[in-house]
Amino acid sequence: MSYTYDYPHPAVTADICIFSIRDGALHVLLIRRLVDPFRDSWAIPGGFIKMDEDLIEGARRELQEETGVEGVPLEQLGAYGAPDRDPRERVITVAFMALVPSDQMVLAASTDAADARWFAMDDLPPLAFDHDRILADARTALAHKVTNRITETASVAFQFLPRKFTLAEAQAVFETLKGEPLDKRNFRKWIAANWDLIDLGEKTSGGRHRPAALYSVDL
Amino acid sequence: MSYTYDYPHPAVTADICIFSIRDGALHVLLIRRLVDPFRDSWAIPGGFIKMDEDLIEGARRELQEETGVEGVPLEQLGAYGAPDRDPRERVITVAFMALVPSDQMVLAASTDAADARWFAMDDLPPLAFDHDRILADARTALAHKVTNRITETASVAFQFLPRKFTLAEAQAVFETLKGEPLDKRNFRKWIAANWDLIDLGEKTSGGRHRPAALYSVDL
DNA sequence: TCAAAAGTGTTCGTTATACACCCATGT
DNA sequence: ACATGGGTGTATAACGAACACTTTTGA
Repeated sequence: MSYTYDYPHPAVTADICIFSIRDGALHVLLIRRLVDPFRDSWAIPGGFIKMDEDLIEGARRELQEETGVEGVPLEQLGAYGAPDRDPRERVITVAFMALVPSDQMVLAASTDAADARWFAMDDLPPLAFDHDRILADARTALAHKVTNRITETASVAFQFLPRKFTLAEAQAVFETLKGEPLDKRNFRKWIAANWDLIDLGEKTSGGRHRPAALYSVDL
Repeated sequence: MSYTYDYPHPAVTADICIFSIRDGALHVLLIRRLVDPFRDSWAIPGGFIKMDEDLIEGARRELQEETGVEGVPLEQLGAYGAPDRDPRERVITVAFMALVPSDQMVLAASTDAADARWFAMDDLPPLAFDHDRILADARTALAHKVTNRITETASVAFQFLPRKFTLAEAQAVFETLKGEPLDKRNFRKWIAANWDLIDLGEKTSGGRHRPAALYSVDL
């Protein structure tokens, strides 16, 4: 089966930057490409939009197919369409991003991708296409979303914490997402002002040092 | 000539929301469509991306071809790709916007568009496709750009003023762009804090009332 | 007793917002 | 004189950023 048009059409893909925190470091979900171009190199998941699906639906589908990840709220970053960004043919991509708790994600490689793996953002492999640009833009957007306003993305941060957590643990999560250290006192004021923290009246134990108060959050 | 692919490809267009102030009211540049679908109805200018041009280049070119407008700094708004947004075939569009001084624009209808005209934002005709959605999003983005930060867009506001202007005139421009009234004293503090206003030591004359001081701005 | 992390307030600068009266001119 | 738009200052609240010492525990 083939499809013919009176004038040339680009291919359109959706690419999705999925961020998570693993072992205290910001990670991104990448797939290893099975096909040329950039065969065997790593890329952010994505693929061609189908004719009967909206952009975000295509992004969701590709994400699921290539990585097994489902049910995450994607946000559009923008379109990338440099003429030579794909050596095969003209490909315009619409980038999306999301922040997810990685341990709730079931990664499953599929026919489209040899492998799906988390990579630390400060230890990335070379990426296919212009995915380094896209990923850098997504990283910037993530930092803004988490800190500048009380967005849904910021609430996801608590998913990286156990149900009972210390304020130091919470601070570490937000520092990781923002990508820079935060002042302890300012952070505590900020988190208390923006969420309903519940002081459980319990303390950590077994630590080598002073026990910390445990909190839970009411989103 | 025809172009054949192994799987279906969408068409990709760029659509551009060009805003200006005319007679004290926010206007947008629309074209009347010469061809189906939505023949004879009004639309924001735009058209198909060529295979060898980047998205923003295509947007610039289409804008020039359809309206004669050149040399404006476009910003990408995002991609719109609902499957049924174009009845002909699947068309994904990347939206751009800009704010320009309309009296420096030479409008020229072309082969692609029967007519290019400015419309007041509060008196819009029915628009083709999902252009009402795109335009509404662009309107919101414009208000944010002008007021929230000292952006390039905000500097364009002064292009709507004569070289020598009164602060009341400047306030009217910013109110139009933001879409809501501003407090006179707060506005004067704000504009003085954010730009180099030069008090020319001159006054308006011929008005029916108290003369106003004339300023110019050093961008 | 020491090392290590927990915990805790204040100050300052910026920004946004609200608000009311007198002034200068033309008619 | 009056109508009309020009011109001016202060107070408050919210936010972000900077900054240092005491407390508690385990080893």
